[in-house]
Amino acid sequence: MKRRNTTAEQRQLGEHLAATGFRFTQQRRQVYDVLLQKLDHPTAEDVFLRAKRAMPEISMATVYNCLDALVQAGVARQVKVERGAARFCPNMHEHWHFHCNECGGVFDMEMPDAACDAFPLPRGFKAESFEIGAHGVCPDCSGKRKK
Amino acid sequence: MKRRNTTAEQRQLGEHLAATGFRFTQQRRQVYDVLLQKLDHPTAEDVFLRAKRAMPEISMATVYNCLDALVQAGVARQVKVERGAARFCPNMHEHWHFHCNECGGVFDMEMPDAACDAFPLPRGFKAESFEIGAHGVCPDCSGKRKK
DNA sequence: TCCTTGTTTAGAATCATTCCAATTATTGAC
DNA sequence: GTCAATAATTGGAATGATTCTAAACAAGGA
Repeated sequence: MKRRNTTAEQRQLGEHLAATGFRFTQQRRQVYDVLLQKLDHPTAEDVFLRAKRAMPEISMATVYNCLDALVQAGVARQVKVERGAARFCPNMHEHWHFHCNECGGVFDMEMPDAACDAFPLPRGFKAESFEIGAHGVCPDCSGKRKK
Repeated sequence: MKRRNTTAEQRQLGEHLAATGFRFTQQRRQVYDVLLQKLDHPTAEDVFLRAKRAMPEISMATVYNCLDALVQAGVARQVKVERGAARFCPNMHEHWHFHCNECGGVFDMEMPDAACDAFPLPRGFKAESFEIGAHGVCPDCSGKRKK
């Protein structure tokens, strides 16, 4: 179940880290694995607990450092839709996040092609990134709520 | 310079607070005044420091309580574009926020009519609110950067 | 292999926010 | 206007998330 051999994803991870001047360490590999294994937008603490299972000596500080490196290397995104802890997401496709108010789940949503064009900027503003989030109720919770 | 008489905005504030079951206190009036006086998206601490000038005994806990009440009463919005402290904004027009990476400034941007329609939701999802933010460089900083 | 430098570690420190219990202010009923 | 009920304010303590620190360790190049 837990693969320690080099997968295609990990080879890519190594390249991305190297390209941004980061070293390819066991801990970063492990943290990235955790993100890939369950795409449920875990918090740093979630990642810590999951990474600990395969690497008991890993520390919280390292998890923060690794997540930061992954984000800077461009293989993960930090998501902040709600108050509280940041969440992390290895999906580097252009997408946005739907946050369910009932179950707290975060869902990846496809980004329409014309999305950014829908937000014209006044002269002089230069956007480097857009962040789009919605709050609402997901299908599961919507069903339950109707009794 | 500091008006303690009842303005049109404050009458509205009273109505909104009453309608949501909140009391119309001196502190809430003061905090709302602070938001209206400088539309620069201050943090709770900024608001605290500014409110202190006219009301030296006000406490941080009260500022948080007041801001929360204003948000719940629908006369202010909480904005979280960046890591760090939340910012507050009395502009209740539909709008989104541009965040300048250079100067840290936050700018209100007009929301295009068709904005939310641009993000279709899969069957079963029900959105209650959208939050849109962009990071980039504002005109002032863009000019400076070009030397 | 050795050296340089980046990384990991545990714990302390910090920042933003929330909670607490006692005091005070507001509001509605009389 | 007075009184009681209840909500709000206050300062400080507590919490939660994240960042910092300094020493030990590991990765990668010479």
